[in-house]
Amino acid sequence: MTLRDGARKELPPGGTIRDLAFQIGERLGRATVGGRIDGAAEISDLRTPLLQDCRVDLITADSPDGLHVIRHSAAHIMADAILSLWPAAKLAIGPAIDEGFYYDIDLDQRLTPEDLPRIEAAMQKVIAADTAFERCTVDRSVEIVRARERGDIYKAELMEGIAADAEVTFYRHGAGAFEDLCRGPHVPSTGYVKAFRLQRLAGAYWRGDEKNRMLQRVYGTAFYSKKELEEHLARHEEALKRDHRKLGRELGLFLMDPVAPASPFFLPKGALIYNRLQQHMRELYRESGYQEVITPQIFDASLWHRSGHYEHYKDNMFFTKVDEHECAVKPMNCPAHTIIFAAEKRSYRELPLRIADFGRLHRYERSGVTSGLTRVRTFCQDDGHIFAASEQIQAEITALIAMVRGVYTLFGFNTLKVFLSTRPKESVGSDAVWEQAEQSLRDALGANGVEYVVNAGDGAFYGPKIDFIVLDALKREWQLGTIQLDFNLPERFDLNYVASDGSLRRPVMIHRAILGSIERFIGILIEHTGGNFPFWLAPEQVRVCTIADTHEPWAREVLSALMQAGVRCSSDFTNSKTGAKIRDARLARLPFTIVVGGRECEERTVALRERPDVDRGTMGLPALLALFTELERSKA
RNA sequence: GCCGACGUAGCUCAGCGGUAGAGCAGCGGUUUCGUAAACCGCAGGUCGCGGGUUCAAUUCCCGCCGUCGGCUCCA
Repeated sequence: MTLRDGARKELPPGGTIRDLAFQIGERLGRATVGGRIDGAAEISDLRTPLLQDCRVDLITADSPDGLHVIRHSAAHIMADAILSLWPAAKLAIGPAIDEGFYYDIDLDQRLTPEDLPRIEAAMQKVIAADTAFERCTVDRSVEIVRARERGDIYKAELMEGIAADAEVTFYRHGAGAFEDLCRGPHVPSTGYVKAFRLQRLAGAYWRGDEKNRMLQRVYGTAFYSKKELEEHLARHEEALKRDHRKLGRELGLFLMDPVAPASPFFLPKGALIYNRLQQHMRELYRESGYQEVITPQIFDASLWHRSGHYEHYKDNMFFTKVDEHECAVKPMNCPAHTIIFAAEKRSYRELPLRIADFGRLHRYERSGVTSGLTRVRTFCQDDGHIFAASEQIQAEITALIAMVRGVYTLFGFNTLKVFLSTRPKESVGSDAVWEQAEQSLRDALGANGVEYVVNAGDGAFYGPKIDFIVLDALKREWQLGTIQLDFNLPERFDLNYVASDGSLRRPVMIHRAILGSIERFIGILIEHTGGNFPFWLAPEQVRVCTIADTHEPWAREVLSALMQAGVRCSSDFTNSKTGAKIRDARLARLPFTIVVGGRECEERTVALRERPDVDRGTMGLPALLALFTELERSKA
């Protein structure tokens, strides 16, 4: 066998991964929960015999892969505990997931949050017993019959879905008291699960299909050690504190009202951020050769029939009647832009024609899926469409990738994941057109050295796309920008331009957005920054505070100088104590606070304090204004 | 849409069959103070909306609206 570090080991015939680990060392043997053979995606069980020369990566309990194994085992232990409390429960599936694990069960009795501690206690018993996880190969057809007889329809269905010639395995623990259909692997014994917590209950459809029965899902998480579990729970607490819905209310950025479900009202401070973001994008557009347009809100249904939205996107659209004509509120700007393109005879000299639009979009989202600013029914994208000749695609995509990177870096989103999504089941256009579109995106990504993952079948109905996902300060993933190729709309709207040889050619459309939706981006930014917006975005940049009433005249002079310089500033000349004023400014996430007292009045200076609590000392007005002007300019 | 939980003052929450309470915010005073909460007072609620049970409903039941957690990361 070859190990990860290149070392080679010999094993006696019939030797397993477990034997290999113990051969290397007693401690490693005890910490090992599985192995990866020849770099396979799947982790093999400890009991897997190593029949021929191969490369083995041992998976220890404290590694990311080991965590997955521990969580999977925790799911089995939870299922055992649930069955001991409610023997009538039927088990569906119970996998390990990124943040922990869950088990879907079918039980007539409704579980309540109060049941979670009971289940945890029952799990502790199973863990304390520290019995071995045993793997056994079973006869598929026999077990299907047995499962059917027990009324275990979910397991029966799962086994029926397994290829007839594949090995079917069960895992047992508790000296055979609990067994479950499972591919494994599992930790050697229940005692390996040292730190877990059950978190919440939820409904989940069998196989995620709403036509199926709704099961009860119990979510939990497990870690290698108590310390890691505590850290995870602390991170979760931090995420709750940064929840943009909570901060949005506390900081007076936006509000929601039942009169317009899933539709935010941006308050003055939120609107400031909103407009500042748009302004930034407009600056980039100026540099990148985009022209902004303003297009209608409501269109005759015929437009949507022609664009294909009526057929493919109707369920997400709002309809209305105008003079007995069926009309729809726009869910996207693209069809409007085709109208603009088609309104004139276009020359190849005009291409690539880049059109930007901050139009308001409305999409009907099902009541259960909306959330704060991140999933709303009305929003605005930093939307744009590029009409290009096919030979211009790669250069356009390249420019876009640079633009995307620049924007994300500005906001401190330093980790970028890129996905290429290909043709979905429900789609329009010919195979050849799709193939051509997907290939041009691959070429552009490759030419720019961008690493990406292919999401097969995840494209838009009109074309393949590149999606950009960033990691925020709490390491959570958010999808932001997208670049989508569209060979379909130009066809449907019969768009063309006159080429240099006088012939009529069909342009390609590139749909692109970098922030995605402004609403959603603000929500993400609130959570990313915890409400501490960079100076150039902060709705309130500076607050001037007096220590006593006598300091107000100079404070007013300072305030008016700031205002004239275009700094967004406010004042606190109330009779509160200085400590209270500082506290208020902190809670409001002010980037800077100015304190003016007797000394400053005499010297005609200000005492400057920077968030979170950096003393910037005292300075005169010219230095202060220079500092703010530079921060605003550099967007630092 | 579906499953579950929740909806009480602007916010955070208590009360849960006998008709509503606190803290913060607000307003009015007093205090003039040097970097995370001065003090006193006042005001503020169709207890989400509608129906039912009851002598009596914020409280129990039903419906609706809204919010929150979820609704394949497949044995």
